[in-house]
Amino acid sequence: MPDLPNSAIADALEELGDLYELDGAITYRVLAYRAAARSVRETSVSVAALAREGRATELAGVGDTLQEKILALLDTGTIPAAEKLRAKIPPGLIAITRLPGLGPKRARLLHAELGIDSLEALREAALAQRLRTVRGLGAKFETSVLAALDRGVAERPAARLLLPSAIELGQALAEGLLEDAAPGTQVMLAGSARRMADSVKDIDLVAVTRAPLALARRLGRLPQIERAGTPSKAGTKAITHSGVGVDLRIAKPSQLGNLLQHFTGSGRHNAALREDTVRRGLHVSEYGVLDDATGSTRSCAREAEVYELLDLAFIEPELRENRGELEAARLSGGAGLPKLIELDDVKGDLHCHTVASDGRNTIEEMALAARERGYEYLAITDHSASHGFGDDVSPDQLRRQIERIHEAGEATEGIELLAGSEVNILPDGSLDYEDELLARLDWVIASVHTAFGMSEQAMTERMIAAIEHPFVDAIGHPTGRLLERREPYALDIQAVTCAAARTGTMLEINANPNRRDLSDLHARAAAQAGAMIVIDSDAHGVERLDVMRWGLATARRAWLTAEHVANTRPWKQFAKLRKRERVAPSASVDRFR
DNA sequence: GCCGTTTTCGGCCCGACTGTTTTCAGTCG
Repeated sequence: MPDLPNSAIADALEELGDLYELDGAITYRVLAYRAAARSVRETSVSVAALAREGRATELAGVGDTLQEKILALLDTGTIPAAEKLRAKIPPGLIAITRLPGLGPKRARLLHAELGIDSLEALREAALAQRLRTVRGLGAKFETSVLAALDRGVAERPAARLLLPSAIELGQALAEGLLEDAAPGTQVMLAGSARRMADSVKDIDLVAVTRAPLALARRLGRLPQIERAGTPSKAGTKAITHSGVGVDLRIAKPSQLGNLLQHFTGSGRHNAALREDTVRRGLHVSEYGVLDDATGSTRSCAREAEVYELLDLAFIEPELRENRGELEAARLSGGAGLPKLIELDDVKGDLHCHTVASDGRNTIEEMALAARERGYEYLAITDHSASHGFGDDVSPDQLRRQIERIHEAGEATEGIELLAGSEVNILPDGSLDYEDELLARLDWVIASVHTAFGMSEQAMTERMIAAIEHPFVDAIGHPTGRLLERREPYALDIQAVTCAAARTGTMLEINANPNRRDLSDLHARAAAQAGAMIVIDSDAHGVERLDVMRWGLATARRAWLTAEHVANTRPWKQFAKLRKRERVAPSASVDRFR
């Protein structure tokens, strides 16, 4: 029987943390379980395998106790401590703590005083106005509980906004705030949108202005806003018509750097930053840095000053996730921090579609658009022979397409056009063109577009078979996820990454903002394992070449430098990196078997 | 429960907001 995946171990630790919290354990024990759960979830190697070797303690936040509990989970399918707590705490209480304003203490209180053990019981008690009989709770609490239950917030997670929509909304709000604002007013996007996360829960704005109250009032009057809280000089909160929370915070100019740093987060980055600096007698808040030695607080107008003051190298927002950036920034001169890749580093795009399959533009139009964006090369990679929806390209059509691409390439100055294909990886791991035809192509990117429901083992074997194919240069959108819509297919990403590194097959960061696949964590692990990364737009029209920026965002969140990414190389260097160039053609078929 | 320029014990980030209270607990980010 296969070992539990990291996600299942993390779920078990999180549940145990929730149970301990409802049982009244001290906060730090609960936090320890949650920190360990995150560590397990974000690890790219198998935690089950680590635990069996007694090495789970190598993970941040996992000590001897949790090492033992993970082993028990693997051996018996459960953790004894969790069994004991489950017998004591009704499962409905965990669901109750998902409601806003209802944490573990109030859930415990409601259970002890009113016997409430489920969302249904909570609703009945609220309707009967029994909640207000509990000391510390009142009529407003009853109303807000019923409203939350009616919105169904306990059953389904709140909708998240994908990054492009979040940035667009944030910019629109900022522009709206700046109209008629006092001279010198600035509004900046902070929060997870500034960190370029895949998706965001709400929009965080930081502003400086001579007229703070007027600015806070103005937010409530913007056309996007449905309702806003009480405005104050410190800012206000609001909800858009589409239900997105907006948080506006206004700083004094002398404290802008502190507030921007605080409000950019992540919460975990900030918590770890403060824990670290408090040992040196410094206390960081959104207002400044309090020094125990002098008893005075120093504020920072610029964000970079905050890190300087703490003897840390500047940490780019994309890295502020408490994934090792503080340790790296502590080294002298920030020697441990990468020089992150930038959009200008990208010299070519290796994945796009034309009217030959499901694209909207011709080869020539795509080529000119790529040249306008400063690229030196572009691979035309239409779908392959077995692709559905009437977008398939038969072998004969591909032969003609190769000629057309080469003709267009010769006719177009200033850009190298590669005759490529996005070839389907069939369920058995084979490709849907013959080797003879694949050999004629300049570039082959292989992707899974069918049979997503396979077991992890079968899908991994399927993927590795494609990676070992001598004519496959890269794997497209390797996990198949669609953000907020479709989970990745089951895949042993560590095995895939190792195979890619071993064979010189590139792994794609698909820049489509609905995909961003590889994810930041997977891309970081892949690069660490020595696999080469390629960032592609997967554009289906000329304007979609611009989605490259979202792929860059993922690459930066993955700590990647230009060196890690193949298509930052000029054409002559990139050409030599293709697997077909690295391997003698005559020997290639058996090269990786 | 974790962890070490406080190293096997005794700490463990910081402040705002809300609703309920007359000084604060609980929740949230």
